Amino acid sequence: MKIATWNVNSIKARLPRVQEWLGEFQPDVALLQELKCVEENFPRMEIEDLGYNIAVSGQKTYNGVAILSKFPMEVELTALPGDDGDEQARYVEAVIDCGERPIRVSTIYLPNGNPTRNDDGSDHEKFTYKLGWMDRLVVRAKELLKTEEAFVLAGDYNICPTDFDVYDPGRFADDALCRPESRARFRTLLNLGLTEAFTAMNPGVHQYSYWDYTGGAWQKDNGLRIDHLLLSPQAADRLTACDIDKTPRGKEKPSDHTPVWIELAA
DNA sequence: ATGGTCGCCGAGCGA
Repeated sequence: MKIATWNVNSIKARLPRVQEWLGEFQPDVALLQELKCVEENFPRMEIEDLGYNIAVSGQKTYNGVAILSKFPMEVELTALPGDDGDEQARYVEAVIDCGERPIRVSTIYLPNGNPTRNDDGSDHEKFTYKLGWMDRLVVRAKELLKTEEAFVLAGDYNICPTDFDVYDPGRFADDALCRPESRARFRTLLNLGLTEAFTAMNPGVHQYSYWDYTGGAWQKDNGLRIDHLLLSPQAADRLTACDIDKTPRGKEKPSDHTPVWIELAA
């Protein structure tokens, strides 16, 4: 069972890349972020033709997330609970009916959070929105852990867990992706008992999942590791592999992110 | 070098 996450940076602009990746890599479940389109404009036919069921939370211009599944699925949530006034499309949760042991998955587009400060030095609303969103994700993770079922919370977390995950830590010290407040909340998720798959399966390995479009960042490997898969204990028990697939980032008209995937034992 | 690049949509914002 292969589950992959990929921030595609516009499903419309990226459709050829996504189609070829789905065809070649053949994930059972693909969790997509930054669709940048409303649900009606999602290229449903083109993806269904490749054998996928689709669940979308869309938004005009910004955000937007989807779950693609070769197995039937039941959508559980199309927004992260905890703030009824939050209109941003950043979360979908579904249960994948993949046989005897179903698995719950969430596609996550965690807020970027920059800029962190206002001119007067106080916290910017974009940063406090990020931290509040992470607090809500902690609440959801706690609820799901009570079920003692296998689940995977995966997506663009917009968090570099440690300085090891940043090509130039000094330059990003005050960035929302690296701020202590952001990292503390990410550690809170792990301290609940969730396993971050890449580090668990590749200890000490330097690998990024995102490279800025500017300044030849890709060619210089000036990257960040901000796309993660977090597994419940019951999912982690089935984890057999995790890797970052750099191939799509090197193609024509790429996303600035590249897919990260896991393999779970049946 | 006070820049650079994308994608949204058709100016400037978000990343």
